Amino acid sequence: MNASEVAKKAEIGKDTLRYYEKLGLITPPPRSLNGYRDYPVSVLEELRFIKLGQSVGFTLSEIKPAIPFLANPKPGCPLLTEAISSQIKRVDERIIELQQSKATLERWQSKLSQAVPAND
Amino acid sequence: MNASEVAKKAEIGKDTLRYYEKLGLITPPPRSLNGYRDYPVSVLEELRFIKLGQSVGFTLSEIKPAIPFLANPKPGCPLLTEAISSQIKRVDERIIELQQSKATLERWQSKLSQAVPAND
DNA sequence: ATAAAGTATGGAGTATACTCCAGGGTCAAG
DNA sequence: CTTGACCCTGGAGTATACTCCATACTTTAT
Repeated sequence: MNASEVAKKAEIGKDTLRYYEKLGLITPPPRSLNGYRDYPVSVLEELRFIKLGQSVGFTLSEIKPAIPFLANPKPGCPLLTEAISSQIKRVDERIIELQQSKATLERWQSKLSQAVPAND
Repeated sequence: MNASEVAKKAEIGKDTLRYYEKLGLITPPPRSLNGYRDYPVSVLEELRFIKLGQSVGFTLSEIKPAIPFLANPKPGCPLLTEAISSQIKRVDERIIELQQSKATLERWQSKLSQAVPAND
């Protein structure tokens, strides 16, 4: 796959792809004879993982160390397993946080609907 | 209240306080004779609102327009009511997104635990 | 009266995550 | 064999949200 295909499939910009490569977030794809990047399908999984991490609030630097394990998934590899369970834990915490935020918003809402009508 | 008190109570930096004021996120506090800012208690509510918005994923520019209504809450003010319900809606969407992320992570996890043991 | 601590200002600097650009090579179609 | 579309590179630029700095005035304690 070339850059535009990957970019299209992963729904990210081509520049972002290069940016991620520069940061070491995706495994550098082999090059064709002409020097063009020739991405393996697995890059899509890496990109999904990155997007997932971001959606959960991880920064790119936090996501980075988990990527190599993704490329080489051996069961019993405790590091990736651990990375994923800690990510799940984080998602759970975030969900609770958001539920609390929602409750706060709802309190705000009901406070508003009960506010004494201003007589001006 | 002076800057450090507010900063301490709201758990933000003094610079951030000034930054928010510059952005028009908080109502500019009156000044004492010496020129020092003298914050009303209501600034804490504004700051809570800002933090809440941020925790839900709003940018400061998105939070900004809702602030004035907060300072002057009249029931039936449709704009704030609307702002808050749209915020609640957004929180709900975010929660669903995160639940999906969690499901993805769990799929990943089980895929890993089922991976064929590499014989190397 | 003087020093330390607090506040003020405008503006510069930092970190994150892109996003765009100039200049140049490559490739497929007509 | 030229034109247009795509790829390459390094580096600059943008947006967001702070965070720090130098300079200077005010207040408080000794």
